[in-house]
Amino acid sequence: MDGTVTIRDVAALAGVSVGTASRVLSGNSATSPAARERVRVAAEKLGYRPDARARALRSTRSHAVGLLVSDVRNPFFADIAHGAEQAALASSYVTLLANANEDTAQQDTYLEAFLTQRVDGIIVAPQGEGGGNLRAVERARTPLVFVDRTVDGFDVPSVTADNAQGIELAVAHLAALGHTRVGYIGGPSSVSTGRARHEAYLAAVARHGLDDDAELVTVGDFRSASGAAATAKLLAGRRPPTALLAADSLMAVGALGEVRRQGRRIGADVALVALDDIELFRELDPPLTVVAHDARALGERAMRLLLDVIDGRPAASQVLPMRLVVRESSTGRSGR
Amino acid sequence: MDGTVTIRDVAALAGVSVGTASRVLSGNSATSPAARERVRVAAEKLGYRPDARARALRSTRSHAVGLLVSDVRNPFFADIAHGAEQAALASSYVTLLANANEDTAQQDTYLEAFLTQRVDGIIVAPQGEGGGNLRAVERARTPLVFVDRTVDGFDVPSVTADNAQGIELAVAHLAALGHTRVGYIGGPSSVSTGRARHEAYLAAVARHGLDDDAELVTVGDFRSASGAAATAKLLAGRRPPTALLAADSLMAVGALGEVRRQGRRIGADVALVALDDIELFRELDPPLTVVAHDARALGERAMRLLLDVIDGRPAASQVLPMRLVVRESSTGRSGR
DNA sequence: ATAGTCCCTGGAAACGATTCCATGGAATCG
DNA sequence: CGATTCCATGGAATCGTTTCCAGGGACTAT
Repeated sequence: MDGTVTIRDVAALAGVSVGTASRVLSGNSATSPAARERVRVAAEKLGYRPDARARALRSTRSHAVGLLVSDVRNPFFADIAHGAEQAALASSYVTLLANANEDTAQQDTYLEAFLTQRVDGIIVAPQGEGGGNLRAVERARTPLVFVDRTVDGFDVPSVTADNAQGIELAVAHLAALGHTRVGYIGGPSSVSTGRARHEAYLAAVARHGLDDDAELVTVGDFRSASGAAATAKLLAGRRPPTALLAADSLMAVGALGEVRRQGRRIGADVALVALDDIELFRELDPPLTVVAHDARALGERAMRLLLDVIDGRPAASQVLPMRLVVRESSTGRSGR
Repeated sequence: MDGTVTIRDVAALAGVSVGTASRVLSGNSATSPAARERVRVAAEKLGYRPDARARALRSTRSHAVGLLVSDVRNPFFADIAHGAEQAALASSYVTLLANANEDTAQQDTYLEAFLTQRVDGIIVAPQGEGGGNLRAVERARTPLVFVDRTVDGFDVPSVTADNAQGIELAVAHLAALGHTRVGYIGGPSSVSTGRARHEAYLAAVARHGLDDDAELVTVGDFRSASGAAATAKLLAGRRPPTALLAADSLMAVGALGEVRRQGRRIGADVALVALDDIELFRELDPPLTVVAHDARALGERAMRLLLDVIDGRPAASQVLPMRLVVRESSTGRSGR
């Protein structure tokens, strides 16, 4: 009743030794039905809850994994977290979720925390060049999996989206609609998806014979304010784009606002396509055309991959396809 | 270099006893400058990282707190988590974030995990009637704080928003604009904010002499689909409302979509006010009028309150004011 | 010179579980 | 009936750290 009931108390009440109590409670070793029953009753009666730290200390398995996302407030990562969490739960692992807040220092802080907590494995959507504690994780031989993003120079299994294919879908779609000047709102080059999408944009523009004007390329930081700034810059050019492609949902949100503030209309005056789908995009006026990830699947797969690594099973990186969801922000039928 | 370097290894390399090494590394006890230096160098060289579990086991302080939110995918809770996390970090506590997913069973699962992990304290945005593991937390005397929501029958400090005031602001605003039929899209009665807002709505309607037609009240579950369904029901009534008040942002999103699907226009044809502000609402066309929380402050305060409880300082519940942010979804100037 | 302080240190106990090892008794077999 | 096997059990070691306790050496004060 006191909150600090140990296995010793349970054993005493049940009239058995600590060893026997432990065997009953962990459930794997041979015990007599009588002892089993008495221990169970005693544990129930005392409200016994094993101390996970003591257990982990002895048995070198904590049944806890760390998940470090770049920004919890980004619905995309929230969905990844959700998917991962559910998958972990299904294998009775606990997920410790942490938020790097798109900040390398905070990423290091939480990786450090995961290491000292001796989690059984770590999933991270990394940023930066892979210095700092990412190396420490590697040295500590803690099972590691990347999700959504990768870092060069790490031999770590990952689950990512097919960024090249996604961008190609978006550009092809816009090209088919007759656009030749597609403004690109890119992510930071310190993040792998930022780089991959930028390259893919250049390749797709070349492939479809669109204008490859350097003025059409801007760089943001995966947050909405930077999307607004980039959009303002693009629209202020001498020959402004007729379509915008945002490399991430939050920057798309910023673009949305900026276009509206300039008195132009999405869909009718300027087309907009975003990478990442979030629920809200469907409900906008006009609804947003997107190239969608299945964020939840990304999280699920990453977690299953991590559990494979932890249990010593073979683990291969996966690349998930993206798919184009055409709505009215690109076709101009604004429904009004 | 092996990942499993213990304090014993550090002590050996430094040529001191384990006790001395521990004293140096925890930094509080008296040690000689020479020993201090040698131990530090040795620890650095070996990449020593103390085992948090062993440390916590001995010193009955884990420096970890649990934060259980109802739904990470809801930006409101993501912001709470962010605020709480930053506050914890400032006091060098690690936050273990978990997601109840608006599900009582999962809430119990994670409370159980927190208890077995022996966290120093728990913040929860609770749901349900307070059975299950909420009682277990109480029995274990683990410091507990409620955020955003409360549960009757628990003597637990909390940080909540002033729901009554918020709803009153919204209703007064709509009444001043001449609306007499305000449709209410409420939350579940199993959640304290759902109940509080419903009551406040009824009181405000009475106070301002608006129609108190029972047909104007619907109940959702704080997710967007339920907001859409509620809106459909409201708009199909014999005398449909001219304004909608959604008790939460996700349900407002659903309402938004449903209104658009019915070919009506937010702002011009039907006013919409939402509780909770999310970044995106500002960028919509038209921008949404909201009654805003400061979610981040809610999280920060809750965490500081929890740390107070943990350290035995007096802790009093706090109620934070909400504020009305008028945008175009209620005034009808849709900017087009 | 001797007693009393004060610092620093090493060694060992403790935290709460799991797991190894030895043992006693029952059951089986020749 | 004696020897062997087997099962359940108790007791002790162990995980990696902190913390208590006692003691040794240096220093001051008388």
